[in-house]
Amino acid sequence: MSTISKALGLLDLFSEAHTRLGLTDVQRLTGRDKATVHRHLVALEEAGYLEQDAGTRAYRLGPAITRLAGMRARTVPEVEMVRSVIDALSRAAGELVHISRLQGFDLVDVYHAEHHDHPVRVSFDAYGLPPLFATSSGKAYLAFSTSGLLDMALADPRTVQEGARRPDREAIAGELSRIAKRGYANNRDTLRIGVSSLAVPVFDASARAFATCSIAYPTSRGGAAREAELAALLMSHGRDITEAMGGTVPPDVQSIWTPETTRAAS
Amino acid sequence: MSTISKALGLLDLFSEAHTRLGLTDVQRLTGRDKATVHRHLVALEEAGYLEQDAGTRAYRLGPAITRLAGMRARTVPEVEMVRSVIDALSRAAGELVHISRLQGFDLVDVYHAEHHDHPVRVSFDAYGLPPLFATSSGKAYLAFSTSGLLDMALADPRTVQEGARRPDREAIAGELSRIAKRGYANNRDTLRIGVSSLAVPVFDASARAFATCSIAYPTSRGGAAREAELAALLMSHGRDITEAMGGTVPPDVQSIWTPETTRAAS
DNA sequence: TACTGGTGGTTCAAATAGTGAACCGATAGA
DNA sequence: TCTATCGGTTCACTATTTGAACCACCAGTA
Repeated sequence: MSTISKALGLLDLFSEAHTRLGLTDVQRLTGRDKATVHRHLVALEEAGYLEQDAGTRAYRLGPAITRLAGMRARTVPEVEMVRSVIDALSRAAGELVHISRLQGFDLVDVYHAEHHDHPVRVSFDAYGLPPLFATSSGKAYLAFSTSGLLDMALADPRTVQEGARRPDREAIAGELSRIAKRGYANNRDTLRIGVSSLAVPVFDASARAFATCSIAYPTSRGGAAREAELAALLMSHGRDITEAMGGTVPPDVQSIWTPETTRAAS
Repeated sequence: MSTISKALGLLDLFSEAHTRLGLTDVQRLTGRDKATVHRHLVALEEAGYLEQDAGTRAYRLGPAITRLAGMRARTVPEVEMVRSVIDALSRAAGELVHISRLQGFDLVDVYHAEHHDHPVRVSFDAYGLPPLFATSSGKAYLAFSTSGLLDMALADPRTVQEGARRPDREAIAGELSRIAKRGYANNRDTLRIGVSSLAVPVFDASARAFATCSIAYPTSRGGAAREAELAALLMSHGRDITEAMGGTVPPDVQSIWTPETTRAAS
């Protein structure tokens, strides 16, 4: 393992739980020698990636990180920011993955990626946009937003005129609350026969949902086990996606998405 | 020089001018061996600090930076974020430096630092808050905001009642536009006899002024040369301060603040 | 088609830079 | 005062990093 990787690994030790770490803390967490750790910490501090509290001598994340993040935000188009993580998810799932963003009352595609694992693939094309509560993405979005949004979507003129039968507000609200508890939304043949999908919300810097990430797959490939597998994949990538777009996952959602068996490398 | 520093130094090569760098670009910019550079780039990429475009094979800043920046924002209180850079400025200037933030129509102190270089120091205490256009901080703020704010400050009831004579709007507006061109605001004995000050605005993520940074010093120590020196110091730290608070300096201001003699290490 | 100059990336002996056991000094309780 | 921490430093040893040379690939071009 290169010294660079070792040093950069130290930055990952900092979390909401460990906002400040002393030399010995880091030494214990990594199991490396104190002298080594110290030299790494000093190098990181000199470059501004850490800063040391003058009083307690504990280290915390430094200003250079903020500086670079601004540079990246200015420099790398949003679409490219999510690309790598979406590509990884698509590769892991072997299915079509896409990121959509709310514009007005429609979720529009920002980026999508597909991986050629299976002969039969779901083809994604921008057919007339369905109402929010009819897609897994839309439901994921609504379930993690204020309930006022659902009413606004229901009141949307296109929704009202389109279908002959009125959507049942109570039924939808019930489903949304189940989705919020479970951590992801699903759809099974409701929009297109033979197509199922799963979705999770993406949060912005204020921890509010502003986009969604979804996996679409042929229903023929989707037993209950497969759905569980894909949902787990989606949720485990949820945080990465949100953070790649500069957002932050609200703690309650985070705890749903993160399996209990999560622990810092001892 | 540690390998860690060398590797981290590569990240600083990325800028608005160089958003993507290929292996040979980096090799040329650093003058180091290609093999070395390559290993560093790979290490940074593995840790997510860089990512490689699949097509062009060029490197750009990676998602880990955004992730860490979010962590820092959540983890380190705002006051601590600016501390290090303000302390550095105060040390370099040898004078009292403070950061203020607009609350209503008042600029209130967020953090200040003083360095004990001179026997006579300006003592800062929260005397009754003066109107915006009477302080260097306030003028710096107004000069880089929309002109509507000046009118609102002039209309503020406390301003109107307080002084016997009305402030001259035209004169103030003229001074503000000079400040905007010059890059910093100053004050000389106008608020307190014997106290001069200089100030620059601090910008938020949307490149709008939301705070100010000022240096206060005894007029007795402030010849024209001294003022020029302190102003240069203030402007050269302006970007750091803004970026430490997660903001971004608008390009026009940046070009005023940055001396012509700025160039990437050849 | 073969040549040229430009990429990004790899190899391996040589040497430099990283490592860690032991040590230091300061601080805080017992 | 003694002990247990803490952060930080030293220096012999060795493992990691280094760089000249080398490959493979691509685009233009003669």
